Amino acid sequence: MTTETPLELKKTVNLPKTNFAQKANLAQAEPARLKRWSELNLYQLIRESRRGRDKFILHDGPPYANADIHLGTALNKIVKDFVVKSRTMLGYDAPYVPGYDCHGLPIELFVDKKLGAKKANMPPVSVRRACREHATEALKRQTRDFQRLGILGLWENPYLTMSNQYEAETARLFGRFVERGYVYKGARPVYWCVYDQTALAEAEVEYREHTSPSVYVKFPLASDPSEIDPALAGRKVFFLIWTTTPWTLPANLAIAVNPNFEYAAIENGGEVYVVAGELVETVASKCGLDAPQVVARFPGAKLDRLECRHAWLERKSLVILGEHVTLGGEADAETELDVKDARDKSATSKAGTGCVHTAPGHGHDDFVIGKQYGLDIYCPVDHAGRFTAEVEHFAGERVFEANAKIVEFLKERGALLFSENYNHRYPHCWRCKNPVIFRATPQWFISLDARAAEPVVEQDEDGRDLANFTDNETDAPVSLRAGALREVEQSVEWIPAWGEDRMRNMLKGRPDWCVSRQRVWGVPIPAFYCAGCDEAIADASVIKHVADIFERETSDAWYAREAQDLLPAGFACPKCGATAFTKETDILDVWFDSGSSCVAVLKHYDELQFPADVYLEGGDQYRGWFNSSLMVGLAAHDRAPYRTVLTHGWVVDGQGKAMHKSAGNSVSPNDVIKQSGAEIIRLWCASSDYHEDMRCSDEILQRVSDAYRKMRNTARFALGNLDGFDPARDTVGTSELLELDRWALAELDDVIAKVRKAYEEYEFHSVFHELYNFCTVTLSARYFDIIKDRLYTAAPRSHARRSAQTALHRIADALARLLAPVLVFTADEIWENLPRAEGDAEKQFASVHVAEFPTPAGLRDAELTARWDNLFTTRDVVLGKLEEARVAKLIGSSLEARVVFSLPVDGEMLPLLRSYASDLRYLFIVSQVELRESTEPHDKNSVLKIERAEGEKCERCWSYSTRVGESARYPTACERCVEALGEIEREGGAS
RNA sequence: CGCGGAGUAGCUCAAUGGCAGCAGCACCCGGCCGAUAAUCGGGCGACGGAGGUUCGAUUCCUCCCUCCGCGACCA
Repeated sequence: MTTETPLELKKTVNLPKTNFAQKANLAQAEPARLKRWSELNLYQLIRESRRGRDKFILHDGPPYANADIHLGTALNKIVKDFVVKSRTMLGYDAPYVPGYDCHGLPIELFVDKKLGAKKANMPPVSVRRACREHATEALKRQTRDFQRLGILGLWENPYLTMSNQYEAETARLFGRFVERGYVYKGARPVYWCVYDQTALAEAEVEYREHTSPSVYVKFPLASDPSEIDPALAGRKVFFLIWTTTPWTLPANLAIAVNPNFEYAAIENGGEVYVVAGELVETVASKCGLDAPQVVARFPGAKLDRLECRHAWLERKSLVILGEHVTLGGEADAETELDVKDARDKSATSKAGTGCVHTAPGHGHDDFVIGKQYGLDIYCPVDHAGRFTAEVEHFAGERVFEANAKIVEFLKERGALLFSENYNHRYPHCWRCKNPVIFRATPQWFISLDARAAEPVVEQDEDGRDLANFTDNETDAPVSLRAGALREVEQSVEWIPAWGEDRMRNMLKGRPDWCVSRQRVWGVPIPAFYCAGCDEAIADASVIKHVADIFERETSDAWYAREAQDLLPAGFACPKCGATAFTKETDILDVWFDSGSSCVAVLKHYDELQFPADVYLEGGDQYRGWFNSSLMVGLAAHDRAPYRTVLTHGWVVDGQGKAMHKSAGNSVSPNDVIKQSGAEIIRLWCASSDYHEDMRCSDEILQRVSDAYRKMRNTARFALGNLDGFDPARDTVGTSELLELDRWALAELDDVIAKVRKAYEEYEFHSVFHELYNFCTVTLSARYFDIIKDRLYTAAPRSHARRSAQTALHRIADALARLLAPVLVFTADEIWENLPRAEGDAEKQFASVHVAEFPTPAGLRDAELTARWDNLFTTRDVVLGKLEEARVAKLIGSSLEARVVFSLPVDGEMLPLLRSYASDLRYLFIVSQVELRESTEPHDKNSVLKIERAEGEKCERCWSYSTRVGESARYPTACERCVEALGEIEREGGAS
């Protein structure tokens, strides 16, 4: 039907139209969408849609429920969300149960501060209640923030390490370690305040200036000196040690030397002293040796297990090897006490001898090496800082006051070579400000080298026969260390791969796990002491009984109930038969808590399973959660609790420096959310390679926002041009598509394949760059720019336009899905604005997050791609020439141009261009293209010329044509538009 | 100091034993004014430093420098 009057040309142009706003307004739009999701119960909707699919379990490492979230926490959770969402869209059933780490020192300290002096008079139950409240409040705030970031999960039922069920399981797992014979009671040095008479955490220690006596002490060699060097045969040889804590000398059990250093024996006044070769001069001048003569040199390694006599006691002091021994001197390992000082490495004068006084009961390094050499963890100092009765000459003395007396004593005995006052930074109690000591106290340990009792014979979920979890040679059960190494090397995949080295190194060197803490906010160690014989009782069946009580009442029961109310009825001491007991007062290391999650969570939530597919945390967790979880997994099920361990880097500032609130270089996620939206943080997480440190700064966030805008507008263009497109009615069959549209869909196939692969391999930055590049280069700058003319000016229902729309629809649909794990809000918004056919199966998906990733449509065509690559290269050349013409003021818009090629007849280009002759003007976005045969020798400058287009500018499509004016009805339109207008008139108007 | 990691343009990423990318963004210049607080084009620009292996290294090796994490009853 032809309309009466000619159409108004402007109104016949199909301009984009969509509800998908150009301005995202994320700060407002995101909360609104979150509300919709929550009304939809989106997380459950996804769960239901995946019922029966293969499971994929990412087990959440619990963040500490103390402070508000920072950018690092946000990164951690967002990357996890990438994993869960992408796995879901790959078709898996991927539940996400978030958790919180609720026990531990920071909360207790926070509560301490809040309670102040009141705390001293409060029963532990009350303190614990305050801690519980604090944790609850903090985790609520964190939950709110995590949800705001668009992270979907079981937020209404997260796991809490302080829940009754969890605490009970933690206790049971401790029982499991006991049952398998890994648990023992031993001693270990901790910071100890002799005034407050309490153990201190490192966090409760502050370093202040302090003056200590610095002493050089002789330890006579008891072994045959000729074992070291023949030159020493028959001489009086001494090892010379240095310390700033003379009071630890009575506890000396060894002298450590570095196996890699060279040592020297120097003679002075008839005596021979062994010191590090490099320190000969220093020591000689310090101690005022007149004529020191080096009589022998030998490697430290040669001194291993020689025996000295204690400087004054009738006791051996073993010479041992330790890499911790330094030449720096200041701290040396005489005790761990002033190790901070050593790290400062400022201009402190050198002190020390390279022979390190070692008292395993009074120093951390000393303890570690002492364990290695099987030394006693000897600590003849009581809780008030007094020497015990067994210490000759000084029994009952307070150690700090004893210092001077010991120096005097050493001098009298001739064991002292030199002494002076020494200023250094020394740890002090933060509460009473007095200097603290390192003191061995009774602790509970989990042995890494004890062989497990009761090897478990069962099959795990992977069908691995766990009876094999033994030493292959001897068929004996292996130790935790050996088992851990085996899992690390053989059954866990580490991403990045160096994680394996790191874990292995860590496991090889680590000492037994001290799991006891002298605190109240945690899971109590369910052990008892016999009132009759003082026997420590850690018994698996008793622990089970206690755990059941925890299950009902939380572990507060430990403090609320008396020992007999916690023990099974009629329990008697297995050793002496007594029936009265006291309770252990220590609690478990919080790492034991969180490590327990692989059982307490994976086995207790129906939707989860042990082992998890993936653990994903920051690199700090190799020593932390990865490690403690591995121990628990081994104790409970003889295998690692994870199949794959992913690590992310640390968040650093724009210069690559660590972020600190105090340095003022930190970026607060909540600020970014307020300003730009959570989506920008998410996109930032995807824009960088999270395996390494992630830089974040205002500039970087600005770049990310720019990228967001670009992708958003790309999607918006597609959606805008799909106005009136009904996929069911209007989709053009693949074989009917215009070649350019087919090319675009082939490119899309390529992107889909690459992005899917990147998601599968957890390479989220590749996802981002792939999609971003696709949006900017392939779509925005090329495809969209070219088809714009067709979309706008072809008749709305024309095949040419439908062909483009078919491609656009697929592209927008794929973009929404592929972006969904990253841009959770925007992808959903695209999804919402995508035209859907009635009865379209996808329509049931209330959100893109229920959908799956697209799969390539099989349109990749190497020949077609090669041809178009060629055409696009030509296009780039033309574009360059057009710019030249523009600079020369020949043209403004490219439509004012006519492109003239002069190409050799025998070349490849001419036939190619000829076969696309009618498409070239659209490809180059010019009005006319002329192809001439050139007989001249190849001349670069004459191949391509830009001229002014011929004819008049068409009012409708803005192209130039000599045929404008031919139509009486539309005198300002070109022939192409006249045809389109006729079509429009026949169809009766727009779309 | 030990263990582990990283260092490609202002920013975020690539690739490669042979002149580092169709890089994108930023920046500069210009076009368009029918993706318009959008979009298109052009320009600009880099292998931390020093050795070594090699015909040739950004890529392999060694050392150095810088930065990050762990080495804490903090996470």
